[in-house]
Amino acid sequence: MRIFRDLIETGSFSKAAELNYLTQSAVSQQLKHLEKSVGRPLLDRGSRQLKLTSAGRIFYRAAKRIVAAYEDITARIQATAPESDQRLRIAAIYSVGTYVLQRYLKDFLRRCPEVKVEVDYQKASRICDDILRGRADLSIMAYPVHRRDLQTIPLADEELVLALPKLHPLGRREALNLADLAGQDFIAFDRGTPTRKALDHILRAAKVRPKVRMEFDNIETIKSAVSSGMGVSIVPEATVAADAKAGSLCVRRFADRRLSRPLGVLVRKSRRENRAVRAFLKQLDGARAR
Amino acid sequence: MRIFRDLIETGSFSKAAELNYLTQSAVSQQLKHLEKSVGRPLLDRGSRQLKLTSAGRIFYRAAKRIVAAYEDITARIQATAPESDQRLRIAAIYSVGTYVLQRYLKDFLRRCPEVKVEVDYQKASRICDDILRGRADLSIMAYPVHRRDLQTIPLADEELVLALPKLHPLGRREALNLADLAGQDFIAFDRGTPTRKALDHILRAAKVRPKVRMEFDNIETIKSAVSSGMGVSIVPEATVAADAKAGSLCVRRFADRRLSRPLGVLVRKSRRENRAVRAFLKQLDGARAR
DNA sequence: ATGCCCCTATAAGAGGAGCTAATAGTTTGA
DNA sequence: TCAAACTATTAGCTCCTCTTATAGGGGCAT
Repeated sequence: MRIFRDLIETGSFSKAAELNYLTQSAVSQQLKHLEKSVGRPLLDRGSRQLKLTSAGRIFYRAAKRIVAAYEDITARIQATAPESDQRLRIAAIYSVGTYVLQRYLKDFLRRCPEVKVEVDYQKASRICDDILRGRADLSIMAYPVHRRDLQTIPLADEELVLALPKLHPLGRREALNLADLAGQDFIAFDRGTPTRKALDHILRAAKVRPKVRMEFDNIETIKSAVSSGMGVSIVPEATVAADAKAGSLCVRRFADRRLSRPLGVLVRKSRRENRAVRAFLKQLDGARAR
Repeated sequence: MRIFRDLIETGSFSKAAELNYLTQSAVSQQLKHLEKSVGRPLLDRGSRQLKLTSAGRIFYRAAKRIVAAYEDITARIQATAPESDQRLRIAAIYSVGTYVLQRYLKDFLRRCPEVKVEVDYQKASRICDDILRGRADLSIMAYPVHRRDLQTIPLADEELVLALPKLHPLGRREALNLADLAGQDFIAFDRGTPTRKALDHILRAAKVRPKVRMEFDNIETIKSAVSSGMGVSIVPEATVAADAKAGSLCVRRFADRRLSRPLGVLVRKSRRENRAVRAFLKQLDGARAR
């Protein structure tokens, strides 16, 4: 039902898929099942853009109400939890949680040492759900989606840099261009992760084709693959700063192109935040201003 | 959510399971998952009878509303279907649909030839769902459940008889008692079908243990297994009346015990029936009076 | 036209959710 | 004190729902 609602509101299978961290194929199949289960077509296939049938209109209205009610439950239950005032529950993807987030948290805990912080590492798709359903107060993530029921606060632009094995030939070059990646052995994020999709897009647009040798969903695994010479990779700068300093990796920027990924904070829109959450958000806002 | 609602309203895992045509185990697991997904316990396990926690109370209220809304959608959509006034959609289990139902339908169609009748054969569990969600107008089934959101109209008691292969020794006996089944090769309904459960209950209470050789969910398969001498079975009388006459099976009643199963009609309680449905229900009511 | 890029639909396969069956442990009632 | 009824737990299986890959259609540039 949530998928159907998003499908109608975005007017596009692919966008609805993106909002729910699914493939377009999944959305297409879901709609098919839905129509079978309801027993009548919900969408007019004839025309160019999506058009609801009369049955679809009824279903859409109901779906909207039901989804909203559904997502509200756990949130409301969480709100009645004891000692919830001192709790800050953050959902984060791994690469952000262990590096960027730690900086903010350290500051925050110095100021508010009484707050109990819980960080949950999840896939991007779960994070959205956790926040909508009140299992987490907020999330810091890369490529945050824009949903009507979630507030997205842009936080920073995280630089993406080229990570090379220590003695890689490219490391000796004066200026590195994006095109130099062509034909290189490449260690990539898993297909389906937002960062991977964005990078694929950029490389395809630039008609640069590295040879993707391995794919991992974990930044640590990527780093160790690079440092053991399996190939090069493009990773968030913060995740390799320490390794560059220690000399276990060679880190370079591209001369012709600045790569970055947007970081943002995700919060429920209909929020009744506790003090801890408000304080943390305020600090983030301050950090952003600087 | 429906399971949880039923669980609370019946106050029993097993009863909630029965209402949804599941095993008690499934209900137990569902609750566990639900509590995990909500993040807090919903039920007080300490005490004897079920008691909601404070989180459980909130969840129950919401679940009730959401389930009701959910089940209402398809029903409302169906109501707007064109030419729905001339349609009578019946969901039936196989053994009732092909025998008992045919009789009623023949009469009905003679009187209302303009009505388009659609009969869908389903498992009992799907039937309930079909009616709740308006994919079927009514159902005739054995052992109809009693749900608050469904109306159950008792229709008849269908005699259950012993079906024997043509030359089976038991067929020559004067009077047959239930106890004579002890040790006999038995062809049974599938575990999980209501009729099977009822028969198991009766046999266990009488401490009679036939040897269950085969289990089928289809009455036709059971009949052909019996007629080819694989064993004996207990089946609805109507399903073997023709075979008894043709001599392909031997049909006997028990001298010491009348076995039967209740047939009933299931209709949505909040019904806005069309003319066809009303007419059919009226005829059934008449048949019952006779 | 031709190619390209966007879209949606479909097929095939992998993985996980949710079921049953079996069984253990607990409580109730004769 | 035993039998019956209840809930919890485990293992195994099935079906559902995802992803990947691919086909086919429409709009827009070259």
